Amino acid sequence: MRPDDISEVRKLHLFEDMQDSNFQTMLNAAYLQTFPAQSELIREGDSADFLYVVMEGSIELFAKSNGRETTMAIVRPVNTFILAAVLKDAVYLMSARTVERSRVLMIPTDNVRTAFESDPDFARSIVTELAGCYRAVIKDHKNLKLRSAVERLANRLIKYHAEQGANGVVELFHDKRTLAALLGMTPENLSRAFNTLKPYGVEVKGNCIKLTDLAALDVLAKPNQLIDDRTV
Amino acid sequence: MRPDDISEVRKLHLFEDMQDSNFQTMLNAAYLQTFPAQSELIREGDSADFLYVVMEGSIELFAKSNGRETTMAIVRPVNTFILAAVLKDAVYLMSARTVERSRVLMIPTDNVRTAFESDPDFARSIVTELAGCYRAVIKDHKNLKLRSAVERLANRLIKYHAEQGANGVVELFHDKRTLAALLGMTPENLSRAFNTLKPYGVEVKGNCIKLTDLAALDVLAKPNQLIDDRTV
DNA sequence: GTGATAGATTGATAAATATCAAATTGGACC
DNA sequence: GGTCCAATTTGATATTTATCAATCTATCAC
Repeated sequence: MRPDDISEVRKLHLFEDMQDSNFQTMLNAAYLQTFPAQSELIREGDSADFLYVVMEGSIELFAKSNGRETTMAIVRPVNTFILAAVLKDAVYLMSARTVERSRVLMIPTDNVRTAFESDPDFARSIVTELAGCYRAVIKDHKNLKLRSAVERLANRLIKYHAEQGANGVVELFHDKRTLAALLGMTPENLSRAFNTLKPYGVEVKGNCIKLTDLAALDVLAKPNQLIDDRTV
Repeated sequence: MRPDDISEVRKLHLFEDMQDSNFQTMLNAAYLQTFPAQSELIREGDSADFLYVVMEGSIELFAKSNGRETTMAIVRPVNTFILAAVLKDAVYLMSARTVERSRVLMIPTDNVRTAFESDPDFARSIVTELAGCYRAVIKDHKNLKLRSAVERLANRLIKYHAEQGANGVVELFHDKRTLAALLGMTPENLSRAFNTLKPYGVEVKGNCIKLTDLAALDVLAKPNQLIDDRTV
């Protein structure tokens, strides 16, 4: 495991206040694995064996029921996923697969729990992290319940735009079928939604989307900090 | 505050392992208030001043955006709500109003945070509680994304039935408009969904719903533990 | 360069859901 | 019992979204 990787993991809010020795112990027990695209890492319903940290690439969290499937989140570096199942010693509620070739750090559940029990600063960071995860899902849920498909796409583009430097261009980091599933619509309707946004200055070229009239897009999207602001 | 109330609060997983002195200190700082029906307790976007515990009655957590409103949860006794905002010292993402006349214990945010910082057992319980809240919202989100309105109603009836003793009758503890909003549909469509469930043994008489063919209802609903089981 | 293939787009249609309006029902109050 | 009013149901219609199918496009392997 490269020093770069270690310092990247250490910088995560979850781990930054952890005692050095505990952090080291935990890292010693961890595995760094590379997975090719479309590899399934975890399956919903299975027991949680590891806490996962995406170091490179991206991971799709998805769920299935009764023949249907939906995307719940895309996790990008450097971030953890399925912390709650680890801490509750419960089953996964979502499956996870690599979107692209990815490097993933896998920390055994027992080590996470041991550190949690013995390191108050880590415990505090866990609480903050969990509260943040909870609030993020609440916001996703509000987004889905309070907005139409087109509105959800518009707000997602504005969000990606801001995250990518706000220079008029958005690069999608996963395919459109996954974006559709994430936004709660079919791929066909995603395509149609993009067309609906054309008069609002949205030009689509493959995975590259140019936003040429941000003011108009904003009026249609009506961003709401209590839904769209990842820092709230 | 009645001894009954105190022991009810103490029995909550969140508080049961807390040091006695910390629990007492926190209760000494708390207010027990009675609110009439349709009182707004908190407003989304405001700073979190209290952690709330429903002692009697019920509370609707709801959200608004761009002229639309939706119900996110109904909280019944004895349960807390908006723990994450308290712990993150953040704004509320949802508003809350009483469904009926309710008694609510309000614990100042500072006291909760102080106890969290000084009582490791409390901190541990907080982590478990937050993880549980997170997982509950994930399940709600899956429910909304993976099921049609009729399916959501069917599963909700089965869930209420099990919770209410599984004796063939379900009593709704809030009006149907709220149930509709909770399940992500209009009141009109809720009414229609009930009619759709009639051939599956669902007889509606006001707030009282008789389930006369559980096997048929189950086949239509296709419950999934990873969505519907509150203990998972 | 060619062929194959998966993803995306487009078109047509069906189904699910919302909106609007009117009618009915049940509960509270006098 | 009568009246009022809010909640619910029912009906009609519109809108949104999904499904199915065909076509197009971009990428990859040879």
